[in-house]
Amino acid sequence: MNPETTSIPLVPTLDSIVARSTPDHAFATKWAADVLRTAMTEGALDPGTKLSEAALAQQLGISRNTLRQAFTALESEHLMTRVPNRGVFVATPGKKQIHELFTLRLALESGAIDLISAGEKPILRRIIEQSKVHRASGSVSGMAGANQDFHRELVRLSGSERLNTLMVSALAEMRLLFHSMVAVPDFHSPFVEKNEHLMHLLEAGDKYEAHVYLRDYLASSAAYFADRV
Amino acid sequence: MNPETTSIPLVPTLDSIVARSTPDHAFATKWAADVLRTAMTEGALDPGTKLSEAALAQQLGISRNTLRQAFTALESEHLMTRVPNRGVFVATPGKKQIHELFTLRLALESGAIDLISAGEKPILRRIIEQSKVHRASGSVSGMAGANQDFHRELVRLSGSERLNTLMVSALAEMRLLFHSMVAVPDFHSPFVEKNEHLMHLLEAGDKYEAHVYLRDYLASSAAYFADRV
Amino acid sequence: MNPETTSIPLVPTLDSIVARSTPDHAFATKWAADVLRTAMTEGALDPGTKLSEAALAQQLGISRNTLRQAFTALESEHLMTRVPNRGVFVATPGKKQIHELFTLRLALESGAIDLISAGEKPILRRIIEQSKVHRASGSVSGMAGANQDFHRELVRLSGSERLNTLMVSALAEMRLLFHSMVAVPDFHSPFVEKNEHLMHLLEAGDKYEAHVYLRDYLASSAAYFADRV
Amino acid sequence: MNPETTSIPLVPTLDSIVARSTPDHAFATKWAADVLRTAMTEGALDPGTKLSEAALAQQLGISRNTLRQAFTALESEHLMTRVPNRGVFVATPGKKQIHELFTLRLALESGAIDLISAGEKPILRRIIEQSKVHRASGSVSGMAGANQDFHRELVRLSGSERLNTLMVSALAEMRLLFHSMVAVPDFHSPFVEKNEHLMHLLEAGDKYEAHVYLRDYLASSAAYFADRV
DNA sequence: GTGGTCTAGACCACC
DNA sequence: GTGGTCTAGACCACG
Repeated sequence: MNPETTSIPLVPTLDSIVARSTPDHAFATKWAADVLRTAMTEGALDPGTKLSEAALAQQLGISRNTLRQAFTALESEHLMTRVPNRGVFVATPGKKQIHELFTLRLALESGAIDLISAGEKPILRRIIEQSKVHRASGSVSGMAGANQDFHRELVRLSGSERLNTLMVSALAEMRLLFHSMVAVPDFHSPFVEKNEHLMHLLEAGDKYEAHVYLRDYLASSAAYFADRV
Repeated sequence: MNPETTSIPLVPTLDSIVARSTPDHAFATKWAADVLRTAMTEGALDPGTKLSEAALAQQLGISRNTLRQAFTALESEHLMTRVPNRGVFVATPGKKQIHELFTLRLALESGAIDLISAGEKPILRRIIEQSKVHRASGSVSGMAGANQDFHRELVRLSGSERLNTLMVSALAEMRLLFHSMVAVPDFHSPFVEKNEHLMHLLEAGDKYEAHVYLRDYLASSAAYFADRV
Repeated sequence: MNPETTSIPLVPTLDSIVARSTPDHAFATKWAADVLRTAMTEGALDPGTKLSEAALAQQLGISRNTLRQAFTALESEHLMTRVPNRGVFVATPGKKQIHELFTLRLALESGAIDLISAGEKPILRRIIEQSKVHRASGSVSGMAGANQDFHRELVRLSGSERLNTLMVSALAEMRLLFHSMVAVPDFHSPFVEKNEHLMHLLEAGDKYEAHVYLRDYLASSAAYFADRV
Repeated sequence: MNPETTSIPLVPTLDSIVARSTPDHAFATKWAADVLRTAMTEGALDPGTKLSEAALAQQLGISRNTLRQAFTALESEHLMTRVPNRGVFVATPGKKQIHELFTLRLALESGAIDLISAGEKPILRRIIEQSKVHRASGSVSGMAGANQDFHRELVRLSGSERLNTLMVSALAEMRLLFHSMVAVPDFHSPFVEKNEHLMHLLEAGDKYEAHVYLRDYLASSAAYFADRV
């Protein structure tokens, strides 16, 4: 069965995600956070879902304390929302969170642009090519993935560990955003060209134009999401 | 007696910092992190100092586990360095960390500049005035504090919670940096003019110039620190 | 426009008091008690007002159980009156409550005088000065606040935690008293001199005279309130 | 068997105290507080003892929540000490607590003296007579009880409910103090004369002398306890 | 009843 | 021996 025959792939269950990972209790905290992060960004956990500590700890086969440490990590990534004495919930991105997220992305990506020297960027070129292949084959998830790859690599090219760390977290949040709304098949298509244009500006060393272009690009993207929340 | 020996007070001991806070075991983790953060930024703990878990836990009157959570928080703020199976050390900012820190600051402050509208900024003006008072009275710590205030408020003016949170953490790291090197009395003096110039660019709405000016400003500052490490 | 309409600001609403505090439900009981205490002492809740548990719990965004705990605290401070099976009411100080309150104040302040050593009391001097400024500017609330400050600090100077705790609570009740009757602009004026005289007796170490003076002072004050209830 | 044959009477057990009260669960909180207060002041619970919530709730046949409310009341009476996240302990009076307690007693009893009119005080006379009987029969606990009665009635004579309420609580704390140290058989003997002298001063309306005498009286008593802690 | 915090203690791995 | 991780269990606080 071709997974692409449906543009909205069937979401996996939390149990299946647990099953396909190795419950090696040596690093249970990191493992639990990974499982939950995957579950969230793959749509196995709907935004707003309440996560019961006791039940989930038992389901994952870890102690409540360990699970709470995982929650702490996920909360700092804005993937979960903690309401004191009420519980932990899968984040439901609102207009404010979207605005904050894109503000951070703009700062990070602009900061990266500042640091990137002119010249050919093979890795970006490869990702653009990849995008075009996915677009041709109609793979929405492929395009989405390539788009994320592009922006991740853009920041990684800056050589700054901190910017990169923050960007990786921001992109995980983006994935949550994708799953929190109805998928629109051609949403990612225009990004192929936008990314390509941005790449050209970068290679040409035209930082000012790249910055301005990125700002408008992200602003329109943010507006798109904000309108659908 | 050298006036600088009084304007730079003798560093407090860790015990004195513990004593002047209330060791109310209701929020021991946060309390311990605060105590250690204060100790570090006040110079009670020299960079590179190894912190023994067992000894420190007993000194603070908390359990090892709680202390470790405080370490985790401080490590994420780059105030401490964890070496697996070796221990936790007060961070010794090296050239790389300084570079990373200023890279992040540039991204955050530039991102903030993008969001700040033109027009008078009373809070920045007040801080600038404050700086001048401190400079006139020869208060090095006063100038340093006002400089931090200026950049903190600059980012706060953006209205972005995330940029602000990251900036607050970055400035705590800056304080560690100050204490990790010999104080140079007139180090902060030129910042008064630089900040004032930056403020004028902001108020005029000249974002591009502000960005360029900030970049050079931070670059020279980073170089200053990197040369003294 | 009557200057007193401005120097006595319009009483805030309960909602506005709720809004300006951070409803961080981590310590909802304490928070609710604080909000209600503030509302009462600022006049947002008139004496005698019945407080509906259900409605108030919803308005504050907390559960009824939590609200009841706050009521318990406020009742022990004599700021609220509980009538079994009838409900909770904002205390309506009567002659007896006024008499009891001033009896307690006399005991506490006399007890404090016993413990205070002779010698200059800078903090009291500062408060007296403050009173005079407020009197000159015609600020009734300023004078009232300074008067409270004077007596609070008088007890604090004793160094006894228990006397201090009881005094703080008694002064909160005093504020309720102020708001339960029509404001008389020049009510607080004579207190400036009385407090100053008391301070001089204290500084001179004349405890007996101070005690006698305080007794008459509080008796006349109590009579004033009792006559207007 | 004459209970007075031993100057240190056998302490009752908590269970026996529970048994002799009526477990009327209409006011379980108050009942539980009474049981615990009695247990503490009769020596059934040694100072420093940790009170386990779960175990004690079951032993008393009440819910943990109810028990916690009782703890709250007892803590406010300084009979128990709460260490956040550690538990509740029977208070272990230290020098500071003793000093605070006697400071409060002085304030309350002096405040009462201020309010008491001259003239014969039959109730005090009766208590003094009672003391003498106990002293003659060598009943230490009888003397102790009569001493407490004398001071309680002294404050009650003031007619102030608040002073009385605070005094009752202070005397309960005094009983805890008696049980926290080795009994000294003739400790209470001199109080018979002291109380009698104080009574005479009161009846003569000599408030100033009564106040001075009381102050020295309580100071020596406080010193006695403080030295034995 | 559930979440929030801390403590104690176990086990393993590295030095 | 010291750090790294997890578990168990207690108390704290809101619902």
